[in-house]
Amino acid sequence: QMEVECLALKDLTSPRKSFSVEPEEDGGQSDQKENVCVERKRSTPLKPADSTVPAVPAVPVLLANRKGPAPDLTHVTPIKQAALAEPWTPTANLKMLISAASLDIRDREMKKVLFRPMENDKDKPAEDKEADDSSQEDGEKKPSRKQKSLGLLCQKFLALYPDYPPPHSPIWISLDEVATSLGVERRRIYDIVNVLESLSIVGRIAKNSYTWYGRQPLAATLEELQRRGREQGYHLQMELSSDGDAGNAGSNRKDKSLRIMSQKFVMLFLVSKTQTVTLDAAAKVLIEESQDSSSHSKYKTKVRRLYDIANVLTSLSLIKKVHVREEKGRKPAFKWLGPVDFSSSGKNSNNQDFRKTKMARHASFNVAPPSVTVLRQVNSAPSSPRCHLTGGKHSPIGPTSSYLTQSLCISVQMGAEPLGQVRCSQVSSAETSSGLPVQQRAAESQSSSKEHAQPSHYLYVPNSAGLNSLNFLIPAGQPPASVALPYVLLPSAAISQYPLLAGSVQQQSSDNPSGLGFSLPAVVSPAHFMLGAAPYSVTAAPEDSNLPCLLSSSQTPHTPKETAAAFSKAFFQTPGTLGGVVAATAARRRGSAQRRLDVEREGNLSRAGSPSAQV
DNA sequence: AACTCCCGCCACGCA
DNA sequence: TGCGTGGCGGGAGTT
Repeated sequence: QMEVECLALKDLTSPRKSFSVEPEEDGGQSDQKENVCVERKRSTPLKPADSTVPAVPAVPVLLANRKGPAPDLTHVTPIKQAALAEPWTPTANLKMLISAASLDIRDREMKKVLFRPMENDKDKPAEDKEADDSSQEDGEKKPSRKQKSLGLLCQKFLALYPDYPPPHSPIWISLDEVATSLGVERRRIYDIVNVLESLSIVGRIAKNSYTWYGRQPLAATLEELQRRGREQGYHLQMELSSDGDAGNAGSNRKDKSLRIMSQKFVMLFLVSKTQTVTLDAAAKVLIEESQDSSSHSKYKTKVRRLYDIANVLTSLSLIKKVHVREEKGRKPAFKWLGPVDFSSSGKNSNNQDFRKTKMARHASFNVAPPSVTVLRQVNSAPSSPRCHLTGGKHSPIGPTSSYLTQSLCISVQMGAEPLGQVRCSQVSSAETSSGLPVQQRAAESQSSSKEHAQPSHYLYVPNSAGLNSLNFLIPAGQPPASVALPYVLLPSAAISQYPLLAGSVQQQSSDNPSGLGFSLPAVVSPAHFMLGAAPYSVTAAPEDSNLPCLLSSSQTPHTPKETAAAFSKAFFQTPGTLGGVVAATAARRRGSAQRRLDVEREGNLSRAGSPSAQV
């Protein structure tokens, strides 16, 4: 956050505008407070628990002692001791992994995950304290408006999918399921999806069906918006927001306005010299639309919408709230944090650049990343009504899907050589007992499926449900080690659809020159479950060691940091989403019949730019 | 009081 | 008709 703040200030030194921008107040002291909040949030179910909800494991406290010193296996006290037969096992590994990461980084990750920059401000230690305590048990207090904010919801949404999914294996999204897993009504999801669609982060396929593209198309989309913004003269009417629109904007359907608005809003940033847009100005410009008339009442509405959009953009770390100071006081405004200069290389090359930059971060990895392949679903708990987690085709989706106990068998391979297998199982506390059997069977089926291993890379485990904990267990000295990942909560929906989702390592910080790094604050960049980034190989376990050793890096000592960070980030977010998850399942089940994907029509989903389509 | 913006009613349009 | 969408604005929570 600090970085962002600085960035904002720095960038503003150049503009010759008469106003100044000041970041939302929330100095450094927020640090302390944030931590407090983190704890609170993590332990407070977002949604009031529903009696119909099968017991879902409480959010793990793996980070509980994240303030503590470095790697100390003794601290490794998994919350889910339950099914942990082996005393030295699972959590220990994870702990190690996590410990490997610098503490501060971890903290940051947490913050990023849970807070939006504009979210916290003046803090009141006292009250916070209070709230903190209460949350402990009576987690059913009042969600508090903030906790239900679109921004937070959006973060959770984003956490469900990887920023950079494998280019050619689109991720299918069911709004229905998303709504269910996030425990909100559909209506809210529309809001989010609409703006995401306006940026081509997702694309509509059919009713209830969307495709997740992630951030790949973002650069191109933004560039396009910038172009359009310029040719529409937005850069001119920008500051002196008042003048009517250039008449462009083929305002056709009155609907889709949120999408259109979102794009226009973004355009304003992209053509703005200061990259700062006041709420007021944006509203004015956006009102033009068709024909302004009852401009006043419209203004209010526009502003409301603008806030909605701003919230998701903030979640994407594309903008940040600030204030511009003017003679008459300060006005709320937003500052663009995303990329602005697309001039560099040719058109699409932007993505490439971005990718390259990303890759560069891992330059230290001298080895090609091993690939992890989900071989098959192994089993489901007895109590599970159904479990789909198969070799990959679209399994039935709908109201029946829920978070179930399931197990995955993953093969880890380096290049063509299999390094080992990983068993990944999800267990709800209530079903803990069945955990072992599941794993047992999982282990049995391993061998036969090795050859199926595909070259896919990472196993992506959406953690929307709040991965309770991830435990690695690699019996020391076991060559193609076997790793157990008990208790990983896997949203069946996501898995059933995309068993082999790729996840990239986390992008990080502001060192990204391209500006496409989106670091940020709120970036909840998803649950990237990177099993063994480059140097990590399951085989790394010292053959004589007796300690649970896992994914230790044998060549690049410092790398663990990054990966670990990714891990922590990936696994410790979206705490409160558990509450309603399963429960909500039944919520909206009507008309499941028509929920079939009619992917046919709507053939006009022309990827990037689809939303706006014609000028 | 000014900001924010959640909530959900209900219109729209397609199947 | 039913249902997925999503415009819209009342009014409540925050600052």
